[in-house]
Order: sequence, then C-alpha cells, then structure tokens
Amino acid sequence: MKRAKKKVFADFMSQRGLKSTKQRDIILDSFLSSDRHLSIEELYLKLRSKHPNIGYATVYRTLKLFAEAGIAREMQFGDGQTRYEHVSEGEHHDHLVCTRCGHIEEFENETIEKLQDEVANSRGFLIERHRLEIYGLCANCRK
Amino acid sequence: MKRAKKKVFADFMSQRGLKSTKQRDIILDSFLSSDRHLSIEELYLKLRSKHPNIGYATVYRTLKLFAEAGIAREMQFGDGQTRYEHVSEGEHHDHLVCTRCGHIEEFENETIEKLQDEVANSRGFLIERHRLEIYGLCANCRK
DNA sequence: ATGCCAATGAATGTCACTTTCATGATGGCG
DNA sequence: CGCCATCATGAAAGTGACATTCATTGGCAT
Ligand SMILES: [Mn+2]
Ligand SMILES: [Mn+2]
Ligand SMILES: [Zn+2]
Ligand SMILES: [Zn+2]
Repeated sequence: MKRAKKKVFADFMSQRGLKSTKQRDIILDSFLSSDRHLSIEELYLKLRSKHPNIGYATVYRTLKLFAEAGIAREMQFGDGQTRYEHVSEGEHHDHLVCTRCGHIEEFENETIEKLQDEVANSRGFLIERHRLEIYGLCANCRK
Repeated sequence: MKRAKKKVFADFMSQRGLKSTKQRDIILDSFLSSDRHLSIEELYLKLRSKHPNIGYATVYRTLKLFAEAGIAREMQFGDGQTRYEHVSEGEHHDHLVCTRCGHIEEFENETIEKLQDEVANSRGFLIERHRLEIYGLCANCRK
C-alpha cells in the first residue's frame, strides 16, 4: 500500500520529467507514515525536528504534487487549514468530524452515494465530485 | 418572509442592545432582495453604486450579525470566498454547485438525512450539523 | 566530469478577511 | 428638546495561510 503509492508517485514524476530529491523522498515517507488528515503546517513541523533543512515551501509544493499524482486529496474542514489525506485510485469516503477534539473518522455509504446520483440526475447535473461531512461530537468527547 | 426575517433581526438587535442604523437597514434590504449565495465582496459591490458611503467593513460586520441572528448562514464552496445564504428557523438544505458557471442549486433529501443519522449513530457520533455539496456541471453548462 | 534544467528555501507577495481607531450617529434620560 | 454614554462606521492597518519569486543548489543524461 505504501509501496504502491510510492510507485504511483514515482511514475507520475518520471512521466512529467520531474526529479527525485532527498526532500521529496522524506516528505513522501513522512506523509505515508501518518494516517491523519494533515495540514501543510503540521507535516512541516513534524519533519522539522529530524530535517531542519526542509523548508515550508517545499512541503507545500510537494503536497500539491501528491494531489496531482492522485495519492493525496486536499480537504477543507472549516478550521482555516487545508488538509491532505491519503487516497487510492478509485477509493472514496466521506467524513465525520469532531468539533471538540478535531478527530476525523471516515465512512462509506453506498446508499447515500446512489441517492446523490438521483438528486443530481433529477436536476440535470453531471456529478464530478461531492463532499459530505458530518460535524458533531465523537464517541470519546460525548462521555 | 422578508418581513419575518426583518423582525427576527430587529428583535435580536434590541435584545443585544445594538442600534438601528441606515447602513444596517440598507444592507439587510439588499441581502434579503437577493436570492443568491452572496459573498461579502459581491454584496459590497452591489451596494456600492447606490450607496457609495457604505464601507466594506460594515458589510462584513453586518453579515456576521445576520448569521448570529440566525437569518443567514456562512458557507464555503471552495472558491476562496465565504458566502452568506438566507436561512429560516428549522429549515435545512444542501447544495449542487456548478464548477463551470458557479450556479448553486438547493435540494432536500430526507432519506439522505436519515442515513446520515444512522452512520453517526453507528459510530457513536452526536451530530451537530452537516454539509453535503455535489459539484459538477449544471444542466445549462452541459449543453 | 559537464552542463542544462529542475528543485530548494528564504524572502516576499497575495488575498480575503479581521481589527483598530478617530470620527460620527443613536437613543435613553432629564 | 438637548446631553452624552455607547455604539457604529469606514479608512487604514494587521493577520494568517497560502502562493510565488529568485538566487543558489543539485539531479542526471550525455
Ligand atoms: Mn479521509
Ligand atoms: Mn443554499
Ligand atoms: Zn472528539
Ligand atoms: Zn453551470
């Protein structure tokens, strides 16, 4: 899975004539090792301790590349930061977001997806993508 | 409906000890006369021709007040601008957003809402709110 | 090893808010 | 009414998260 995404990214890079660099390798490793929905700043700070020589701009640009390569997706959860999450080819999920602790949980619901198609069809819309986020208190924060 | 929201706002203002001003009256009128999902900038520019004496900051603050009073809702559709839409007590709807022309259409689907409740329950989440946006091409832009 | 071109990162720019502050209005009270 | 404590206004300045610039560095094909 981690290996597979590294290959997808490597292929994307060579196809675009872009170069492999130490920074990109490190950032990709760090990104894939985290299962959270990371902001640029968070990933930058995470790297900073072990790799003080990697700049914010490089993290920013590399995450953009991940998104272009199809191994990451930009998300907005309304906290003012863009977050990048892992995605795989053909995979899709939506989110439950805790408004207290920031915990993000993922879910898939085929029936909801179908109903969305119906809504779009009835209005003549051609769906490109959608976002469904449920905000509230996670099980832990309800206690 | 327009009258009702004006009353809601007037009550909110007096309850908070805030004052009635020409600017606020004009902005409220203009906001309620528009059925679109307006950004601050858009409403500001719309007003500018007839009321060049109303500043951006006043439009900004007044829209915030509308949201606090419960007659408007802040929305993000990913175009980099916060949009304010009309809301009424107890009303809810989701959106279809055209990625070409920016057209925004509203819909309600009780079944989707129920399924969301089920998803949240199964994870122990207590729902506060949700957002469902379907992005794609509107009927007009598909032609 | 050489040279072209991409990559890096410190610095700077951008943009959409958001706040400040000097000045102007509102409205309760006598 | 007329006062005046408060609130409101808007030009200007500040903020924060991205986005870009540019001098320098570093891949990598030859
Ligand atoms: Mn996710
Ligand atoms: Mn709407
Ligand atoms: Zn939580
Ligand atoms: Zn359209």
